Amino acid sequence: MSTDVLAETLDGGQAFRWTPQTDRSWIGIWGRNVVRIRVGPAGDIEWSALAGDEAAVTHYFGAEADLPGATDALPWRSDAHLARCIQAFPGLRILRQQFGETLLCFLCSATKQIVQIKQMVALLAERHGERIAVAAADRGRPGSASPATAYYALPTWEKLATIPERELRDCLLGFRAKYIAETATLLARHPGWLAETENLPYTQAKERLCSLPGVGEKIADCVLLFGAGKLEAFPVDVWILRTLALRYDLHGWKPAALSQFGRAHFGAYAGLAQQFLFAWERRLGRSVAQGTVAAPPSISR
DNA sequence: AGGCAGGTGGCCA
DNA sequence: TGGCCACCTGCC
Repeated sequence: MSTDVLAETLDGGQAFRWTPQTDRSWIGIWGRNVVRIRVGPAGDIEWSALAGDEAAVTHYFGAEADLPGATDALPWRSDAHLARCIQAFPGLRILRQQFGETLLCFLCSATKQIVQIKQMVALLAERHGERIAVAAADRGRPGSASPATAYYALPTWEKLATIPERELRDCLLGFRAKYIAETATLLARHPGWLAETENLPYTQAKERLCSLPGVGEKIADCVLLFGAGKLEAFPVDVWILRTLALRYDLHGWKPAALSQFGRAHFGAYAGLAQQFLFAWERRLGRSVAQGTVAAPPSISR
């Protein structure tokens, strides 16, 4: 995997708790795991756990999912644009994050950019999450002048249910604070609800998620794709709306129709296809911003 | 410096 | 159903 693709995997909108380090490595937190990862000299992935173990790491990186097999099963042979996206990001992965944490992160995501979502989530963890014990040997290098960094887990839903909405707003959540507070209250009243939902088939799980305040189709699909390994979930956001309009000539299609198109056209691993398309469009967006390429035509709604 | 941002829910024809 | 708008507020 290239450093590019690693960055896109960790920081491309699936997860919001990875921070780039000065040495081109990344440090990420999920559950009570703290892990450093980078691309080695031979292009292999190197990781070390400051907290947590190998089982947690391999699970998180989707080792059980056979992503290469799923990628090959995508209809790239008959879809030139998809083929181009896959070729541009070889080895791009769908992470297998924790269900409850993914729900929390995507409840923060409504009409916010990745940087800001990361800020909200970081504040939630620092102010309301538990501090994670980190092995002493990994805490800063010997002779380093910088103090040891503290790492915090995200607050559990149980904990979130005890936090006043006002304090959630202080974590830059804005109107999302109400959704999170209400969802927390609801989950507190129904122990086991999350675990049951996670284990349901895609359609039923999505229906249940959509019953939570602040969770619509898009967020439900993100939670199922990134937090439950349901690769058929096909989140339709403004980027995908734009991509499908531009690259598949689907101007004026509404999200619900695009969602159907996605599943019909891309098949059982539509969510993986979505991630490739998304990565392509993001890279293009950055190039436009840098003036490397011309801006694409605007789309009609 | 001010518009905009990876949505959702509610209200209206 | 389909369209429109309020909801918060920190960043680029």
